[in-house]
Amino acid sequence: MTTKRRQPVFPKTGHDHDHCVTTALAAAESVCAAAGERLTPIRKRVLELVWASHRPIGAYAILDRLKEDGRSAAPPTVYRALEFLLGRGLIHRIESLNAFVGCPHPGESHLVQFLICRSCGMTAEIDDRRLGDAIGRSAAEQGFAIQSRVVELSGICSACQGARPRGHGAHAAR
Amino acid sequence: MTTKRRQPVFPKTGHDHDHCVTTALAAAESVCAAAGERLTPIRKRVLELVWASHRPIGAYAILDRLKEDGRSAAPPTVYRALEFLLGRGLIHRIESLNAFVGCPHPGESHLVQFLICRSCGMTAEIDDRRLGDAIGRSAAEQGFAIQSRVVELSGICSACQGARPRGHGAHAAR
DNA sequence: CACCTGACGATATAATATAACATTTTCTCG
DNA sequence: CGAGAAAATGTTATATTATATCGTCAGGTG
Repeated sequence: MTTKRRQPVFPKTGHDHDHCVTTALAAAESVCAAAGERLTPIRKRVLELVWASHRPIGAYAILDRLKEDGRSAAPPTVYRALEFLLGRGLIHRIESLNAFVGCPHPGESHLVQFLICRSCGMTAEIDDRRLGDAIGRSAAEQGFAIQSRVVELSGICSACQGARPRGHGAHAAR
Repeated sequence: MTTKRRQPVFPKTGHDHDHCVTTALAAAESVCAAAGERLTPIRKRVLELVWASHRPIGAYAILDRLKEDGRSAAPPTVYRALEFLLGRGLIHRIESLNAFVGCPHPGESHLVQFLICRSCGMTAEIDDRRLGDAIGRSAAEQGFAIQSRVVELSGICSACQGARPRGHGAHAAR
């Protein structure tokens, strides 16, 4: 279900990122409480690690951080937590990167689109109703019943276009 | 660059698939000839295997078929051929499946969208200009310069909705 | 407390993809 | 044609991503 249009969402370079994290964790607590699910310490920590930046992070990068915590951890530890968080709509998987990013507005529509900057690695989640509608119409013309969408646009964000255009490589933590 | 709208494209169940393959191989010869590139036996065979059906096929499934040919083959054999074919626009990679599918109209726009049926595994490539335009507008509003797109819609195709709605599992060859 | 369920630990392995270097084939040009 | 360069392929090893399986533990419920 497509909801209202959303505002531009590439986070500004100097923004208060602690606030993003705090907000995300609080929202997660509330989503889980409402659903009668447990946001266990591992799940919470994985969510926090995903939110460490606005760049998608790979499962094994998360695993490494967990190990640095001194915690016992193996791949299933991470994948189970990620699966839980995905299921609650607290994070998204970026298919074209095999990586994960925090969802800035859990509980709302997840028929969204991602903009992924190849220069700074930052990801923006947008929910453009016109785009959603166009997708819906296009599928409907084929009699196709959409169950899930992957819409990932890679390129260069506004800020990086402003900076001098020397490539300095993609930045996604993996 | 988005081109004109295209027609419905889920292949019909009884269609002459040999014709698809023949056409695809001929188109490939012509694309390569025009570009001064070599469609070597391995590349041609991999393309043929990708075109074995309209279902995405994984690299290791291709590898297994190559081995059945009696040919010496290792992962790089397949990945190199796939990379070549991707580069010439002869196949597409389906990110959400880690698999590959033949491109039915090489040489044209590759800013396309895929419909992937979870029931029969078939994939349709569509190029809907309104959708393309909506994507372009949405990105432009953010000042984002798109370099590549991934638009993959998973669901149930028209034919499978018509059939009795028992799930019989996804079908992509992997 | 006894039981049940969900979460986690631990080990192993599957599935996907690439690095590095040797060898062979093909192309180009004298 | 034949030498040298370039492209393609062979081969081995390894990196990266993801899941299966089974045993154990923690927390709720009757």
